[in-house]
Amino acid sequence: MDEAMADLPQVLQRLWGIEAPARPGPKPAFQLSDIGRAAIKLADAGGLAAVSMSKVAAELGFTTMSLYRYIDAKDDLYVVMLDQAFGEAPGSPPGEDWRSRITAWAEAFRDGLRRHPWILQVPVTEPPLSPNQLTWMESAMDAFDGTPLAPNERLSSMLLVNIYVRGTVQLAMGLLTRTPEEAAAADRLYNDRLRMLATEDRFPAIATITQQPIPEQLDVDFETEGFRDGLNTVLDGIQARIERAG
Amino acid sequence: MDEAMADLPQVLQRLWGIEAPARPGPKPAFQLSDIGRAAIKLADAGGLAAVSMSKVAAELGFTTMSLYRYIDAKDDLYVVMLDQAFGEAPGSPPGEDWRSRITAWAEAFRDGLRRHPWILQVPVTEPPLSPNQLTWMESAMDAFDGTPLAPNERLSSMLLVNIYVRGTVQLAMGLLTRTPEEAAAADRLYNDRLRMLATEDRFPAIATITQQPIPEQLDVDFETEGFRDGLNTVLDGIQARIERAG
DNA sequence: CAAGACTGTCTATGATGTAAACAGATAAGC
DNA sequence: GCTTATCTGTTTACATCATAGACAGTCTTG
Repeated sequence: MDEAMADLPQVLQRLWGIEAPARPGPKPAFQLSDIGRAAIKLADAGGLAAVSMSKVAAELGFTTMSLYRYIDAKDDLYVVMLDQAFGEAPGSPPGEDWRSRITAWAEAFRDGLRRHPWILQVPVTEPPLSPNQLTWMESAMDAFDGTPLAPNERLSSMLLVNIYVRGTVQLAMGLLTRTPEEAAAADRLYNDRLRMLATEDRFPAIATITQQPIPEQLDVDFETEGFRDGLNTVLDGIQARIERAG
Repeated sequence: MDEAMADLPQVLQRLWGIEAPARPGPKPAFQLSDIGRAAIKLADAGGLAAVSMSKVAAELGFTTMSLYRYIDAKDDLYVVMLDQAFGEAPGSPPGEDWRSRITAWAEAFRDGLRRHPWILQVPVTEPPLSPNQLTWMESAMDAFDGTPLAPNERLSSMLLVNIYVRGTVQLAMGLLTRTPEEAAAADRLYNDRLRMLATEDRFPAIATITQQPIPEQLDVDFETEGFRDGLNTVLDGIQARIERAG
């Protein structure tokens, strides 16, 4: 296991607090968390595209290349950002049933995504291994305590919810941070264009939708009902799975 | 509606075959579809990162800047690629019930994503408006014909399935095109690392999983059972929604 | 036949991610 | 305490990228 430990990407080692024993040389001028904070600040303000090595370094008051003493490549920067942005997962209340527990988890996850919309722009290249991400994973698994689901069934159920939240938020935000007015305008424009292009002869089903007078048909209104509605649909499916297992 | 037509991004106008009446000047040396084909070839081979304006142009035997006579910006290239990669949606067999129809749709969608894994790397900035993408949308809506679902309920049900397929494939592929052996090795490595980091004291639920002897617990094995299993879970939820509506 | 519009090309610019070589700082070993 | 190895942040450099602007050739319309 020492070998596997050594093979761990440098960032993960640092995130897990694995320190090499004291060595000669100057002391580091800052820390991984400083890099994360600066990068998150940029991303919150201008999306993931606003995050570049040079801008993060400038934010810290150092040279671009100084970052490479802490991080091997830009992908590692994303790892740090993700871990820090999520923070530690909220523990699930032990008294409740699995449904309200996993609902609470999903909503906390959703809120995290809404606070940091750029998370959905981060290219996913590897499965989660950073400390805080694992706490989220653990917390979701805990939610299924007391159900007859086997461990891997719990895992795949969690993935289902995870996927649902990500997908929903992604669709509902139009992916880009926008003011409510901009979002509404974009919605109207999209509806107009759909109505123009999806003609009734070739796209009857789509045409039916665009002809509905309801303003936000196309938005999964995740703030309030829409999110819970869809989530409940997913949970209904999981419930069926639970009943089959019990 | 003419105004909305004129405001349409140039690419969409071309994709929909809206031609300006014949004008002076030399005839174009190639077509949008040529650009799409070249770009898709590059992306299939080396992922979305392998697609650059210059490489696409080189593939066609022209200069980088020539592409900008057909495309306003790189995002438009993605639009062309997506539309062309998906192709026209397969029509759903009219005899079947909604469940098998939407299942067929989901599997066709999944197969498309597997053929062109880079699709999941394309940043989603706008809702679908290109011709072929609308046929996929239409085809999914058709699958709910005969159910008591209202149009917007059909739409949100489709989004649920859409989200599920995207999410599943993304997780199962590790997002990067790999050979089966590489994927298995990556899986084992991940499991080892998880076991090392997610210690039983801090992460009991995760630890339980890693201790299971099953080789591919963490893979949603979407080739065969896993995909249909998860999909059925989602469809069970939609079924509950249908029964509530009927 | 003339004029104007459109073609692909050339050149140029500012970002970007990262490799390599460097001078100063510091702790371990004599 | 001094040397030496090693770490620090910096500087310089380079390849690649998306895209703007000016240009000369080509073709259709008047």
